[in-house]
Amino acid sequence: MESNLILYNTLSRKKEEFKPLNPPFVGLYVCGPTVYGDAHLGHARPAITFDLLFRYLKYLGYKVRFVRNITDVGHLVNDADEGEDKIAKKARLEELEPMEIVQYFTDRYHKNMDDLNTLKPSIEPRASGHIIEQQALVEKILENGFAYESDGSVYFDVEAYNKEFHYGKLSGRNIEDLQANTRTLDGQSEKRKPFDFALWKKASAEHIMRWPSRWSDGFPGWHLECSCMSQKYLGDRFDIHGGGLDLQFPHHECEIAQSTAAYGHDPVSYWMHNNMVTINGQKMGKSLGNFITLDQLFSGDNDVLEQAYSPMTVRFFMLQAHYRSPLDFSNEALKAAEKGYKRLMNAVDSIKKITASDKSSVDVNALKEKCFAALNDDMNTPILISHLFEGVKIINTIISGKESIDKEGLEELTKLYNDFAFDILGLLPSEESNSGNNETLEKLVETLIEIRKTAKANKDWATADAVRDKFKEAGIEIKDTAEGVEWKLAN
RNA sequence: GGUCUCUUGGCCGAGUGGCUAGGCAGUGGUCUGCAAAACCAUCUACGGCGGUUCGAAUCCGCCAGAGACCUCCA
Repeated sequence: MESNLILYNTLSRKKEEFKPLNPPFVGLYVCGPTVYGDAHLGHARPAITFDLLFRYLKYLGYKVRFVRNITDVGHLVNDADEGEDKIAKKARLEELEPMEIVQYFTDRYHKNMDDLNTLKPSIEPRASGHIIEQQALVEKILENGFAYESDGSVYFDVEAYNKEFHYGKLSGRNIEDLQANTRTLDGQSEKRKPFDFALWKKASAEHIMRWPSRWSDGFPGWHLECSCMSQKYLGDRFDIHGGGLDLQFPHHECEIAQSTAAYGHDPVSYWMHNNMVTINGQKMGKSLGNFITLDQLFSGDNDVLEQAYSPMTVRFFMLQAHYRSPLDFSNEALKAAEKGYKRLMNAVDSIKKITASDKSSVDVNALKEKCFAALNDDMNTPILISHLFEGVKIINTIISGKESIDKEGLEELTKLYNDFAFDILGLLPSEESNSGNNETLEKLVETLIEIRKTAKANKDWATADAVRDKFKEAGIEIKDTAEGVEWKLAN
């Protein structure tokens, strides 16, 4: 497993060589969605980032267990809603069972993820299915003296914890900073300190998502499920924990505290955070109401969208930026990505057309090395893609006859694009294809192309161009190349 | 207010103390009956002001602007 993979660890704020605890096994946990609404462009970022990581680790030969949770218990909403459970609120508004909401949006989330060609996690646990485990974790933290009960709720005692460990190590904070800057929230009076957070919360009368416990009828705290389910499926020490940058504090900080309070040591070796997607320079977010859902993006059904963008365009767009950089949405940027993606896919497709020569004038191996180097450097996909475009130029030059490639090189080239573009970056071949998914259409087009050929032979350019123009109107593109006529469905 | 990050050419987006990132768009060619595709060439850069250095867009300081977190959030 000599991969030389370097990953940026939020915990150390440095790039570090990746060394799994128990090679060849790798435990990967990523914070999944709260299923109370449709996934938006922002949700695609972690999904694609950690799908890439999952794919690359597997490519390198690791046996990866990838756990991504579904949050279906809900968390507190903002002050206007008086601390009501998000999912419960939505349920009441629509007069549905909470679990109907959860099912509906979970299904839609899965559909979006499939469209983006992300691999399914090994395990996708639900918070609601782990209430007992979460209660047990609360007990353990209580036993260890890092929590206290207050009027049916249980709170994490940050001050007590901070005497033995460092609360704030992940996000670079200290308890003094927090002291001054914590806002007044519902239930504050029950807490000893404003920065204490709930492990178990007593449900108010109107709160419909609730479970019995020895403290109260209530629901688990907002950070507990991840500590609990990561431990259950990956152990109390595991390799990588991922999520959005906005979860770094307080969510991941609390997770570390809870796990450490329960098991006495740090749970995670490498913390990874993807940056945000912005729109007009501002974070795309539910609460800001400036988000574009993935369904809208794929259908073009949103006022800010000038057109629809395919899932692969979106995926390519995201991969063209480094995962730790903010990425700004704009129609211009998406359109540029769409064209770039097509250019890449056209070239990959045309590798098939290359015939091998006796000797090679191109160095595929050097290109491959550069691709690995880029990926190993904290998954630098923009650099990787720039190398793939270098290869595009090579491919096209070979086809035009200015360069040549031998049999071995051609095999290597084919494998290179298969591995990097499809297996690792998770791109799909362009949907455009003339490989007959409709035999009737294919016959029809071929017939008309034959007629056009005759017209061309007779130098009847008007007829030839008319056929091509009409085809274009119908969404079929014709190209006259040295090898003959090519056609494909444009979409 | 506290903590942190960022500021690159028309747009997006990498990167490094001295050597062309890449994509999209533009311009000029080649090829083609024309078109498309492709190839070749080419134009726009490193927020401002100081400092360190033989040399800084890259390191340091100040200023300006933007953003993230501090509250559910990917």
